[in-house]
Amino acid sequence: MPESGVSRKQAAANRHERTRADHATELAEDYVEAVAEIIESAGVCRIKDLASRFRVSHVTASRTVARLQKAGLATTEPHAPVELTEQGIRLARESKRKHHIVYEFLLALGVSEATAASDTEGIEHHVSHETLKLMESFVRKSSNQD
Amino acid sequence: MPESGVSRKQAAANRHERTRADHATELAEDYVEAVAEIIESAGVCRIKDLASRFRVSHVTASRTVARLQKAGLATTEPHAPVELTEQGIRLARESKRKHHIVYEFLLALGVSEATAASDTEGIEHHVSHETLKLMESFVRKSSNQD
DNA sequence: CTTCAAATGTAGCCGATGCTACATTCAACC
DNA sequence: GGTTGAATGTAGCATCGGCTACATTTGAAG
Repeated sequence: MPESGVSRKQAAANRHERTRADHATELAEDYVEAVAEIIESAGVCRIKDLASRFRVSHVTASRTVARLQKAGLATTEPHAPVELTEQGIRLARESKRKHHIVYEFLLALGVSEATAASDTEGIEHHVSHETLKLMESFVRKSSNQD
Repeated sequence: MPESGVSRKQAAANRHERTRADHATELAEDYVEAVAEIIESAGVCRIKDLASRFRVSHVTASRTVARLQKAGLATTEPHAPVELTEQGIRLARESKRKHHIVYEFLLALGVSEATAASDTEGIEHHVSHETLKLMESFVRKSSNQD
């Protein structure tokens, strides 16, 4: 059965392609989420805030923000604070929601808070809509049982 | 409470550091797992097999194998098949086990096979030992309930 | 043994994400 | 209004993971 063999291979390759595509966007998601949170808590978001948040040099933070701007997610001018575009705000909101669901799901599974926080960072960008919905209902069910 | 603020920040930064570290090793894990599977099913593993598996050019596959070799996970000589070192075999075994647990866990959660396969590729490298164990027992519990 | 196609290697390009070292700008204080 | 330190910007380097184009090796078929 050569045809089914080929399509299985194809499917496997596509999965890897999606993983690669996810990588391209996950830093952006982390950054817009961080920008939104920092603005909310501190009023403005500066390069140094992002640099310390992600434990990178200010150069790296600055260049990442430039990429966000290029992608239409953020706006900034030299020496001015970082702001989000409408699109950036929307992405930040989605990211935050996803992040929260994954975190609550891990807690409901029985994972400790520290591990849940750590695992969530890695996992959140790779969870499909389908899986996210199931995680949500799992959390709902577990909290009803309490 | 400046101190607790600092330590929360620190913890957040550490999570991001782990995510970055995971990225550095996940391709390696995918590759050794693929090499092991290809050797098992085809006898030998060639660059072209890896290239088609991951949907990348043979150049990319070749260079990744070179990195595996540098990391002590694989051995290869020009124009010869790729083989795994002891360490590579161990990593492949671990990766496969992890992959399998995450996949079965998603199925037990109710995720469709196609989505589970896709999500597993992204998630597996970010799951801690603690979470993995909980996933395992969740699968066990669900299968008992059938 | 030659020839030819497939597999692999090599050269050189790109972008993302890290860094250090040095230059510049800004804001706040005297 | 000048000085000064913190925040940013700029230059230049490294590695990873993609690529195309071209060169070489190998193995099998004639």
